[in-house]
Amino acid sequence: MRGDPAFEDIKLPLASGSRRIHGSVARDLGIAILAGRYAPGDVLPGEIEFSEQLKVSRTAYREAVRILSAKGLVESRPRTGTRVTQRSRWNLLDPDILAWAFEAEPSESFIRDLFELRMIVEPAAAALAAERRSGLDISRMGHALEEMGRYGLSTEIGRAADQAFHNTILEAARNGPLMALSSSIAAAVTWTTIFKQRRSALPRDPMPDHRILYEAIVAGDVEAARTAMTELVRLALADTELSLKA
Amino acid sequence: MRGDPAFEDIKLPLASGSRRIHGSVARDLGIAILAGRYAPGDVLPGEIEFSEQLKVSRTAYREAVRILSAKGLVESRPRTGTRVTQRSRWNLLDPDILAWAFEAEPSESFIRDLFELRMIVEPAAAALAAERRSGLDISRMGHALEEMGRYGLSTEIGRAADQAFHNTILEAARNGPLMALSSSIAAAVTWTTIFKQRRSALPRDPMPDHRILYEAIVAGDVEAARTAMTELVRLALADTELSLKA
DNA sequence: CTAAGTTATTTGTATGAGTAAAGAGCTGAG
DNA sequence: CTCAGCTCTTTACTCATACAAATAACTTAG
Repeated sequence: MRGDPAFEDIKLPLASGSRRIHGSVARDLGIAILAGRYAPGDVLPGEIEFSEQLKVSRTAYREAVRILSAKGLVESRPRTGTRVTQRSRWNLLDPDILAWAFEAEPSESFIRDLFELRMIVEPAAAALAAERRSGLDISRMGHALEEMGRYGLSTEIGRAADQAFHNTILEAARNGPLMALSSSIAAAVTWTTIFKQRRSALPRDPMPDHRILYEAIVAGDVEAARTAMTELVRLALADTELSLKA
Repeated sequence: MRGDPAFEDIKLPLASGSRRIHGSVARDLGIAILAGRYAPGDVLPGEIEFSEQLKVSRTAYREAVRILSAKGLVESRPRTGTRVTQRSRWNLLDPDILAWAFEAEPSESFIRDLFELRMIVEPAAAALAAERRSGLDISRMGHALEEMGRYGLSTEIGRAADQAFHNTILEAARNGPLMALSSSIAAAVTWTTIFKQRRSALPRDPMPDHRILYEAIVAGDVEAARTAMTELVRLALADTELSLKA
């Protein structure tokens, strides 16, 4: 894939994120857990031993474990040590966890589950947005759409515009928790998009569907917005499935 | 605080969980942030000064900050210090954050947003459950329903059965991320239930609606399950609004 | 006035010593 | 033999201290 002009400029969204040690260790361990290298119930090596293995201080290692623990991946107690918790207790919608999951080659069923959730949430969000959008929302969406059309999804700018478009819809829905949820998923979707692009050229022009959605929200047509977004997610799923089989 | 009679019999769902210092500090600061005592953009005092104020070591304080940072509440950088992030970056669906939010007297609009989200997600989850439930799911739900009827929602056992009932529905939907989402919300709902009970006796018998939902899922009737759950959430919202005004 | 370099402040990392919790195993009474 | 209660030992937890790295603000050369 080297030199393929379509990917050269991809900046991994929140990839290695913090260059701080505790952040990197948390990320590495998080990926390892999500990849199944440490299974639920497994006990990690003791603090001293493990931090020496990782060539970091106990301080940094412990802070990393606190991060993982805050996301529900592990649980530490004196005497028992630090063990990986049951999958049902993981905060699967945490943005970091989603990012780590996609770094760890997510299972097909996990991707399917995410799309199922998108299919539930995003059309409803679009419907709310159609009801509540302000003039500012509309102008932002319009601008994003224009940039998206001009640069296409194969460029960094185009993808940023796409995200801005969807983000504005969420903001227009005026619901904090809903926004937190969808933007977590959106981050994951970005990853699937990158996946798609890795395997095959983008198989479809996404602009017409985006425009239909935009018009519906501008018109304040709740049901049209809902169906338009449904269609958008459906197509995204179809594309993703295609590229997963490729 | 041991022995405060107001709290003695309430088992805080996953409340102060760890009595470890870093956990308590994270919880206290988290509540303070969600209550608005530290606003987005505010810079916390320096590590040394603040940890002295709180009478804990810098180590413990830093681990607390890592927890908050993992949940998106704060962000630390050398030289600039640790500052509260914009609300849009908070992981509002994190179970701890929801619990803290309800400890901090949540705004009415926040509760409304949560119910709006429930209204979107839970009927869909019930529909999926009707499609995918196994015999084991059905027998679990039946058992929970029976206990719920026997003990009522005013007892600890009854509330546990209620949670088990809803939890089984989620499991039956066979979707990890959806389950993570809904069980986060469920925790919050528990808090609102406690709120309700504090202010007024439960104003309605919840059993008939639960039974309708149960029957729909047993029958595998997707649409009936969806509408039954919609009704259940709608009633819960009505009850909550009533008690908020009381 | 601009740009490059310097400084000072704050978080980040490291290390070692000591504390507290919690399961394992032992002990003794029944 | 069984089991309650105690001791023991392992492990994470807390603390104090020192030093490193990063970066915003300042300073100075051009």
